[in-house]
Amino acid sequence: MSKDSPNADSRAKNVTTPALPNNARQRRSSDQVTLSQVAQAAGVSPITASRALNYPDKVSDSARRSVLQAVENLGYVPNLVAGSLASARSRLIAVIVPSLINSVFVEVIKGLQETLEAEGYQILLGNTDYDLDREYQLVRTFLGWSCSALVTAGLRHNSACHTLLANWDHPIMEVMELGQGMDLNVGLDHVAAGRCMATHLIDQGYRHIVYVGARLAQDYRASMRFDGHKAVLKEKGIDAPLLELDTLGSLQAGAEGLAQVLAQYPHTQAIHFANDDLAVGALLAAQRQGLNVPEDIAIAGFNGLPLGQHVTPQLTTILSPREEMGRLAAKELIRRLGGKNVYRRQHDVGFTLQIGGST
Amino acid sequence: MSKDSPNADSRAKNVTTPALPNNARQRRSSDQVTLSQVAQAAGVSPITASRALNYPDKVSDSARRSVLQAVENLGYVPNLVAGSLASARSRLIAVIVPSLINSVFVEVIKGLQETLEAEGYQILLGNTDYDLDREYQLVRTFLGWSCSALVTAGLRHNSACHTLLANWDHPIMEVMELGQGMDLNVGLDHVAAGRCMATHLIDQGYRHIVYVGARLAQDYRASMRFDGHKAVLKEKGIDAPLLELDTLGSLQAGAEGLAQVLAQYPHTQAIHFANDDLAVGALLAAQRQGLNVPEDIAIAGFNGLPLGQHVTPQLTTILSPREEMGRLAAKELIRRLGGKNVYRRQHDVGFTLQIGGST
DNA sequence: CGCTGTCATGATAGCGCTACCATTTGTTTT
DNA sequence: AAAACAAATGGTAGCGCTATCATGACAGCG
Repeated sequence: MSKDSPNADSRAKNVTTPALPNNARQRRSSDQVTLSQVAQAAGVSPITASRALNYPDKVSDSARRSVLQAVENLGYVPNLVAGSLASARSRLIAVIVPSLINSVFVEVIKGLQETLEAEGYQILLGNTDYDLDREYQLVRTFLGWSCSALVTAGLRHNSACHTLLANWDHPIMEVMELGQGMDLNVGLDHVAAGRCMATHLIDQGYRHIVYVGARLAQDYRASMRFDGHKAVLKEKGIDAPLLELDTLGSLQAGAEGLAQVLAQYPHTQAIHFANDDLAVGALLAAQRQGLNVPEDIAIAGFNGLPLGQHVTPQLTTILSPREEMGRLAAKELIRRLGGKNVYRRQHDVGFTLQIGGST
Repeated sequence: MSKDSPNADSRAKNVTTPALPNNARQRRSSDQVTLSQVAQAAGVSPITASRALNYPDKVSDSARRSVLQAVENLGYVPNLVAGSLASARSRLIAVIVPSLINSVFVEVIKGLQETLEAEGYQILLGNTDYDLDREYQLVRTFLGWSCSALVTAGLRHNSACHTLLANWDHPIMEVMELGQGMDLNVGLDHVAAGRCMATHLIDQGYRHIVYVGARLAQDYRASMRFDGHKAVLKEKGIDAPLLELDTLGSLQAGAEGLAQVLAQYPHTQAIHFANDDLAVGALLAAQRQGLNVPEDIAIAGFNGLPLGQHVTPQLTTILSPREEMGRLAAKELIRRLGGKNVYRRQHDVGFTLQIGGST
């Protein structure tokens, strides 16, 4: 709007040394209410106003009241960027996930978010699309925001990312899978989950079992489950064929997976899908084709999505506590950020075999 | 780690005036590589280093090369907080949604995210849990981060929030519903969507139609659809009963909704559900009870989730372009942030009636 | 009555970066 | 050849806040 007449100075005595500080530099105005203005209105110093807002019990009642009143009157909105720069703390938590399509990650985010937001932290969200180089870029950016902590899905990172994180002195939380991480870790044992389901299928009497996954190079946790699955079958002397789909996991992909399995392995008795989306897609497709589940073909999934519990027959699956994982990760981070000791760096959230009518 | 011997100064001549600037103030060290160090290593001034990174074509090739080399060698990570404070720009986009459980919002976020991240923007995510006061708090926080723009779901805000946003001079994007917003708006007409489905149901010959929604005071867009639905039925002289569930929309809630409708309105021929989760839950529950869909009871939903397209019979629903909505919103924001004119502030993404076998 | 300790407050000096202007150098114009 | 201009670079001064230290006021203590 109106920038107060800049001639006020130019009319002043001409100075020979141009470096003198009395030339009126134009600066972005930003006409925003600042803490100093609040302090002035409240009749205290800026630093007291700052304390009144950030450490309310470090100032007297009267000072606190008049500052809060001034904040109200002036409509002051704290500049968190300036505050973060000055204090080198930001109350931002970086959250990096490989996908937002897969509802699994969204549920983890949900758990994180509800717990962190209650403590006044904000989530800075990044999506790698299963690309570790992209992850590195995101980490770099997020470190630049001096995040208070970083949450990332998985234990695998590229070497640049690893170096960057190793030298970072804030909490790092790796979620989803269990293992030796960089710092904190909350997850479950995917190999064991694969073993668990394979064991169940064998117990049910199935011998011709195909594992179907989608993009296993990316979704390496699904391939860890396959490892567990394969190990069990091998112990029993059973062959463990793998069918890898090139599309991302979805109901549609599950239907295609079923078709391919039936074409390539006609004797198949059971299909162990890498996740529930695929499994339900296959189950519904099987029914559309007039196949009986589990008599003609048994189907198992992974995750325990609500969807699988509502189809008939109910889907046999492994329930992973996703929101719980997010909540626990958030709690551990908060504990750490509060300066508390961590008793355990690794937390196994476990999983539950949920036997439905589909196997 | 090692803070260079602080006695260097204390050994110096004792000064009588303690306010002299040569007393060695301890300051947080933060031992991080700064742009000045990069500049020094590259043999240029800090400001040139800054330009080399932010406006590469404003510096000479040689300067740019040596700066980039120094960045690489020193492992420099730009401090975005400092940069944002100095420039009053942040490349952060605040995104506020009412829920993360409802996959609809997640898909919008997905669309926003993929488009914004490609342009170098980061998403700051907030969840209101359908609470407008919470929305106000989040907006306040996000303004404090000097976000480049703000995206929020819906056109309704409390008055404090409205005031805050009205005085904010950055783009504001309201998504999901169409209407007179504060600034930019991308959405669809929910009343029209409700009309559309009601018309379809009547065309199919149904006369006893119940609308079932969950928490309509919160999910007011669902109640706008009911308004459209009711208007159509009223025009035909048909009664339009409403059943409101107290739980959030889910497959489980849909099953309960079906039970309640059958109990309260035994003559019901068709149920118009507020969303697909409810509708599919009801559809699957009906089948478990041996009811035929649509002969015994017709079922319709809203959203066009993949799920509804994979059940048998296929769910009649209204397809809303959710990711598309996010992408379009992001594109419009980017256009605006790039200083381009906006031709239209309102964008109708429309909807599609998808007729399945369930009606 | 001085000494020490706590409490509330303030003065000062940055946090690391970029906007603003000024300067230098090289290139074009008349 | 002087003037006019553009391109590249640098000096300075903040952005708005908070960490650090200093100070004054007042209580408790021997």
